[in-house]
Amino acid sequence: MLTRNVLRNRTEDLTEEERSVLESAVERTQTFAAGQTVVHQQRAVDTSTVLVQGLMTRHVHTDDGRRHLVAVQVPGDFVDLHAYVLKQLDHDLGALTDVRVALVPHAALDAIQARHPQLAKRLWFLTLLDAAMHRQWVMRLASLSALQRVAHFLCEMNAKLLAIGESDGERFALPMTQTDIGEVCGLTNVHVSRVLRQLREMGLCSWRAAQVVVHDPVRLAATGLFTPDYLYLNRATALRVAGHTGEAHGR
Amino acid sequence: MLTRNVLRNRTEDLTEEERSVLESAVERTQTFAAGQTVVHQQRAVDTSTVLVQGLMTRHVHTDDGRRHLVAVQVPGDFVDLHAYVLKQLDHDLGALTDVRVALVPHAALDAIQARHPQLAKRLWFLTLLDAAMHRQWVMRLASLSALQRVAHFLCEMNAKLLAIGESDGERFALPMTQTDIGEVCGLTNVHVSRVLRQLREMGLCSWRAAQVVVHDPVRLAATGLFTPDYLYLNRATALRVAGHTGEAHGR
DNA sequence: CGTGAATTTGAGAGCCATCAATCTAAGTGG
DNA sequence: CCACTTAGATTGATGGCTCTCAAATTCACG
Repeated sequence: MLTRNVLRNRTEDLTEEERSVLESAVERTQTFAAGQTVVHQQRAVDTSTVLVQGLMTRHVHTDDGRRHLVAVQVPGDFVDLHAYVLKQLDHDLGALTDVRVALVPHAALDAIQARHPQLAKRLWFLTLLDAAMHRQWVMRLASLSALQRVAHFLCEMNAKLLAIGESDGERFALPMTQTDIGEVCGLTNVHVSRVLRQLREMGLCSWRAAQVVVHDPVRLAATGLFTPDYLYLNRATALRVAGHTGEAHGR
Repeated sequence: MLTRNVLRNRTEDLTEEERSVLESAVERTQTFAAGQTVVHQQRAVDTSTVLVQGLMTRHVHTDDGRRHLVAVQVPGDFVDLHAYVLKQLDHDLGALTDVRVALVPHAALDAIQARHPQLAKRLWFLTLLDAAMHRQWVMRLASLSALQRVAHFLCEMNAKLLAIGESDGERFALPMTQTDIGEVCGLTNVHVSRVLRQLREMGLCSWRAAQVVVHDPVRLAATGLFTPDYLYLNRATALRVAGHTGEAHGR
């Protein structure tokens, strides 16, 4: 099922009927190779994209040619749903790995908007999750040190992948280069390398062959000042994340 | 009319009927004094807030007590509309000046969602504008220098205030302290002071008594790598902003 | 005119960028 | 199977941007 991971383990799940409506809104699927740009900024679009498999980036370019990521998308993310409403993107969509996506024509979304207000509200929710993550990224860049930023990002990816069953809470695949991490955290690849070494030497986590192993989830979260509230996970999943971040008894 | 500035001068305006539906969704108005916290993070909410007059902040707290802004709201902004969908806020809402707000119960929004799908989509649009601005803030923090960040922020406020008729493109009120600016740009108040002096000495803009005067809009925008696309202004307003940023002939 | 908040200025330190070289790993072709 | 290539990771040295701490000054306001 292509939309299996959409809203999976968030505060409120889709009903079976809603999920089947969404599933039938998919027109077709498509694959892209790692490194390809899937949608270009400013291109008028009439279709939105659900990420089915692989990782994607949303990134902007500065005038001097540098790139910066504003989001890393995982399977189940409706990566450019906001383009349905905004009519154009203010950033690029890229494939971080080989990816498989499901394409949903905006006409089908119009029908949902007109006939399934509750589902439409769930889609709205999806785009607001994005916004909540953006806010956390703003906080991360504005108030955290390099070490904290990287720790925070790793915790975030761990939690998001946990929600879709692609992390067990202590080990997950993260096929990004250190330059990519730098573009997430506003750091150079050189400094990312130093920070990762420091995290390793602190016994918090290690990173080899695109595999992250979190040795001390609690201290890693504490280092990155990470709390998963902004991901709006359901209770059970939040507790699983919290169990790995030392907040099992809080809230 | 309380909702006069909502979506004013954005790409697609509200129809008269839509605006009157929205207007009648307002339950009552309320005022807050400068410095007050209007809504606390994590508080469950059943009402959303349209800013009618004054400026508000959306800010998060870090564990060590520091504060950081994730948005500055101007009249016409539906400042916590996302709480209608998310059910709780992941940040605080504060009054930067004395403010007047209109309160819209979520029950009224439910009715709009169910019976006015087009208006619901326009509300969705509003929350996506927020997200687009968040992305720009991420870019600003990650890739710009202190000087560029402040210049970018000033251009953004100028454009937003222009859209609601509170700036003429070269002069506008900005009742924030330099500490506030620092919390927007991820800088200390000390460094903000130095940057403002530099902008003044470069002849780009000056800042006295909470009044910003932009002496050279084109170079200020160039300095901050500012382009107003992400504000999704309508053509006429975009041209007015562009006329002040040297892009009148582009696009 | 006094008081506190906000701004300005200075000196020193630290974090991270930059530049550059080395090293590793994975692929490619002979 | 090995030289060659290339992308990515690592390490070192240096410098600059911004923070921190501290004091002086200006401003807003009662």
